[in-house]
Amino acid sequence: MSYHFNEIEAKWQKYWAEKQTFKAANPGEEGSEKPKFYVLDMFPYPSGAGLHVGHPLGYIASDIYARYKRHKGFNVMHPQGYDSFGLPAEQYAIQTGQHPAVTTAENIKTYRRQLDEIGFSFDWSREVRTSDPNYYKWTQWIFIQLFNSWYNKDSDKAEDISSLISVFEKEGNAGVNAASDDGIEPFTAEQWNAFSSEAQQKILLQYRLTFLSETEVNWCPALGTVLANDEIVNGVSERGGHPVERKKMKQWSMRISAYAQRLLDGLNKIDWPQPLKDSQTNWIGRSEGAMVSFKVLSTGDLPLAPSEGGGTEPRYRTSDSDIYGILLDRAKEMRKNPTLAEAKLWEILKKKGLKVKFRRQHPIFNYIVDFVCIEKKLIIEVDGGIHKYQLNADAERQLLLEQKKGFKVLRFTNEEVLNDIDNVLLKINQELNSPPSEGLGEVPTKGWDIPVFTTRPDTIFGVSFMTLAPEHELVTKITTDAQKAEVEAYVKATAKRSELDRMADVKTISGAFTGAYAEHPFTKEPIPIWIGDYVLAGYGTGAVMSVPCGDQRDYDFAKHFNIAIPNIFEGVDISEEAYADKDKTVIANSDFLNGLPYKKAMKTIIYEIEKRGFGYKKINYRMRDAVFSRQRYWGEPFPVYYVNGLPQMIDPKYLPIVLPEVEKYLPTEDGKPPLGNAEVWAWCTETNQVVDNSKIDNKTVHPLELNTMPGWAGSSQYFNRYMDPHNEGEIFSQDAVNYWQDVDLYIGGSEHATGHLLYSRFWQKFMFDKGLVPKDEFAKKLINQGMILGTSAFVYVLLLKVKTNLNNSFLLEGKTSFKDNDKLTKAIKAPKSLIVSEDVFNDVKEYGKNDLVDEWVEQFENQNEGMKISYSSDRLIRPNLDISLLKGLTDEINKEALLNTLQYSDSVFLEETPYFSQREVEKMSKSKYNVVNPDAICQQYGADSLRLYEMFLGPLEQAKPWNTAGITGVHSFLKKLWKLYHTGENGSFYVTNSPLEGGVGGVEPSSESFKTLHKTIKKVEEDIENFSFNTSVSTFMIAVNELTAEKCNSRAILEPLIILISPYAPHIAEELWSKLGHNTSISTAPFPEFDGSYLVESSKTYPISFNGKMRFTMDLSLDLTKDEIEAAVMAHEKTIAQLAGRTPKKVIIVPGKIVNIVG
RNA sequence: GCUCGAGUGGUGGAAUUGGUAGACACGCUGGACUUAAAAUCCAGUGGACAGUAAUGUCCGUAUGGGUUCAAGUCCCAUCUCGAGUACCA
Repeated sequence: MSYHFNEIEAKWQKYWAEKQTFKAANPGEEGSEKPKFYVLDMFPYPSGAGLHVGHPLGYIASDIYARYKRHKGFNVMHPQGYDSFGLPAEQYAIQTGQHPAVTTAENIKTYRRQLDEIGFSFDWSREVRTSDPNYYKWTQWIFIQLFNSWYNKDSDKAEDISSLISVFEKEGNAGVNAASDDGIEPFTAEQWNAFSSEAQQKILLQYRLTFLSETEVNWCPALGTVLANDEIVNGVSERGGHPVERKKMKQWSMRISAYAQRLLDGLNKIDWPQPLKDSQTNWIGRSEGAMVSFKVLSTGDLPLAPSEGGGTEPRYRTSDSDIYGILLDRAKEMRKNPTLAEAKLWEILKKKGLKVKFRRQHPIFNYIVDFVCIEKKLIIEVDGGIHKYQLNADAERQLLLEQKKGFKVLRFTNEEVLNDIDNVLLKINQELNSPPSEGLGEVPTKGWDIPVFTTRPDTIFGVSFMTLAPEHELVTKITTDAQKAEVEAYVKATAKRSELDRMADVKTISGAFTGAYAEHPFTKEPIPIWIGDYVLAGYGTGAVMSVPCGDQRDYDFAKHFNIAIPNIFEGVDISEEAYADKDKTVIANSDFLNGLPYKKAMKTIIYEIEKRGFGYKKINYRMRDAVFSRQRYWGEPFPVYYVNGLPQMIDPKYLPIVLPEVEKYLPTEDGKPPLGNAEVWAWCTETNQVVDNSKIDNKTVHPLELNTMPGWAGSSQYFNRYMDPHNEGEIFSQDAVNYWQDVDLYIGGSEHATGHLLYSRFWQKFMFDKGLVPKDEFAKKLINQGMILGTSAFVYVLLLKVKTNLNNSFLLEGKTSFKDNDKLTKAIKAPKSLIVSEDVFNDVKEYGKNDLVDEWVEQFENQNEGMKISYSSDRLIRPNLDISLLKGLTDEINKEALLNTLQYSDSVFLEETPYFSQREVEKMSKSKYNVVNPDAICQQYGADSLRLYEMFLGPLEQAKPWNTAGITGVHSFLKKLWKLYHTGENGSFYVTNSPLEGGVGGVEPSSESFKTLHKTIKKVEEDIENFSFNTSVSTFMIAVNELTAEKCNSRAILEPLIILISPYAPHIAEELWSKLGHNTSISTAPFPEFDGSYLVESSKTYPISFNGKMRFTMDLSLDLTKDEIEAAVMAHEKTIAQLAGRTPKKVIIVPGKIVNIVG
């Protein structure tokens, strides 16, 4: 009986579906007593093109692992579903008017059929579709949860918004340490309670984890939609090439930035590929540095130098440096011995963290203050204890700190702190909330500060200018009259350039001088303030302190505008370029930093900056909040309606809010999103239903949100929903989530590194904070499968120019037609292109002509009077050729089939000889005509062959080209495997029992066969655990080759063998398993136990090397000692021949490994 | 530019802790079977040189150095390819 794979595979696929073989047990169900294992694939977007052979690669790998874990006794959940909201269906709807739901359902059908044909062990009872209202109900629900939450930086987690409101009611917002919008106005509890509800809502919106904000987007008026950065190519839309402009729009955003640090930290505890972690790290973009404020000097007027009697006070730094060490020591000592009151207040200041950071016993100028908030320039002193330092100078000190340095000093007595702490706190709060006093700064200013963020505060003495982004708000304020024209012209010029232009054109250096100067906080030297578009308004503060010697961009800018480039690095030449190395840096020309290496200089300078009160240590993140609105139809609608322009959440019990029907899927004429076309899209607060727009009265019926959610909304929690997919009362039961916990193995493409995988982690952490999930990372282990590449074919084409020199001719439908007295007399179809060989192609390319072509042209012209054909080297093309137009699996072009295609119907082959296409490895894609469809492979070779071959191609994570020809190898392996079990008469099934199993006349398998089996068990088990599936396929081949040679037909060998192979080739395994007499599925048969005793060897074939080069091998007993081995080797005739009389200097013997003779 | 990954026969790729480089396949060559083809089976197959042959010698894991008795594997430098990212201060 031969191996009829089509029948076998269909039979078992039907069996699995009917018996629900792969249904995973939830808690309480039979099977849930087993340990759980959750294997997940990144679910697919069901595109119209269906699957190609690259898609199932990861699914096959995860399926093998899932099946292996079932053999190992786990309750395995291996679900599958569809990420079925998406742009292609919407585009198709716009073009054809077909509802996206319809096309999506059709595509899913194709996907399902294809997936079933490959024999995956998915638990289809858990299937989810993101576009199914029963599913997106919960996506909407999560959105509401996010809306009702804020991020408390003190507890470092998300909390319900009600906890924030109660803080506001009691003490206003000063003490709140939250992730929020910038620039929130401070208010007290009284103010809060007096605010109108609307005012309160507006304030709360600034704290919520999902919030409305004005976001700058890439607006494409022609498409009526917002485009992602990668949808824009060269400043125009990728699709259609329409112009794109920057536009501000009110959109929903997610406060993912609140989780930046936790998202970073979490990477350490998950087993994900390093490149993926790196790109997330990169994306989050944490940088440590300092905020430093530079004062703007009165514009135009340079301050007089101290020697000229100017306003700057004597350089206090010198004395600082002298007492610096003393101060520090004292401060440390005092921190160890706080007074009772100090300790109490510190506990509160530290823990309550009044949004700002306080330091205790901190040196400020020449003093040590009790508590200081450097950011807010607030000093708190507690009196009554013995001031060990400056005992009688409180008044003088306060004068200096307040009047000269711009600090506010609050004083409390010990009693106040100990007995009336609330009042103390209130005063502190009030002070923190009051607008910063203009103060009596020591330098005449107009009160403007330019804060900058720098990662290299250690290079602050190298600052020779400052650069502001052209959009910086201070630009217009500080520019002097003389520079006004130039600056304005520059600002205008940059505004015209799009973000992309600016990014693309990095080389051009441009900028303008404002005429204003800032004061260097240490040297007090004036430094010129420039503007330049290399500074981005959106990052940091939109301003930089420029250190040309240490930053290449600053260097180039300085060179271009002839600004000084002071060198502050010891022993470094900066005449050619900036020196950005950190590790080898030694600072010079920098006052108290001189001679310090990078790390020490950083510590010292940050300490100094904080002490002197013009800056503080700061950690910055590059990651921005994620925009969550899309101006599309085919996405989740928001559960949001608007009252007086303010968003209101719909009560979760009325979810889902179902996507409305629209006439057309385009934006409305006035630029509203497609949902603006919906006629029934308003919310009635009385009936709690979606009602007709005509009923909108803004009292009980309100307009609903017109945007929809982005693609990542539905995929950010689907892995948890799989745990309890049909639950209608909650997103998933706590029972289910506590049983399944998290994904044990997640397999998918690396293209999701910073999208899906970052947002999912964010939502998971949020759900964790809310106590909904037990793990704050959703996937323990993740593997990126490599792409399977296609092998494209190319054809060489010479385009022809056809002319006629007869004046009564014209071109019609690709033919040259001739007419006489309005009658068509004849029509000659002239080929438009000539398909040539590579040689001819290259000939024409190089010389502009070729003899064979000339010959053909001459012949054609002779046969067709009046026709003129010309060609040239610039009319050569090399288009992709559809690989279905090749003969079988060869590179030979099927000429007839090619000429029958529309594209080449006007072409002619130059020569009669066979043509061969050139092959090249490229991404597999429809547009490159190199797609290989798995259906055809399953038809011709079977799903088991496809599965094995996809694994056999190479390591899972690596990209590799597909070559269908190679599949014959694994296919003949399966045939050999089949034969191994069919050694009876006429190829009938034949297996012998061994005597131990009670079979009378049974045969004990040979020790070789046992050895083969057990080394296979060992290797395959190791391979699966290491996700090295390609090597286990080889191992199977070796095992079957060996067992065939050994003529093994023992059940004791063949039964365990088929379990080993079952995860890889499940259909043939089930068939052989049932033939072996089992009447249940092989899927939960226990994995064979490895027994090392079968592999124990008594001897080893030693490689005998001379000077490291292997010369011959020798079989030696493993019992021999080193000396005995040496004696045996030295006595060998080949050893004597190799040595040729020389005496070896040394003999290296590693028992069981190798012998190496040196000399 | 920066970060990460990878370079092994004609091809896909093997090679535990450094210990017989090229497993297993594809392809190719030769043979068996066949009228023939397909399928199947058998043998050979990194390169160069010597020999009728068995066999032997030399060269070989991107390039150049180094460590070691021994390097595809470890170290240093360079080149090439791929992925991600980018005026991120």
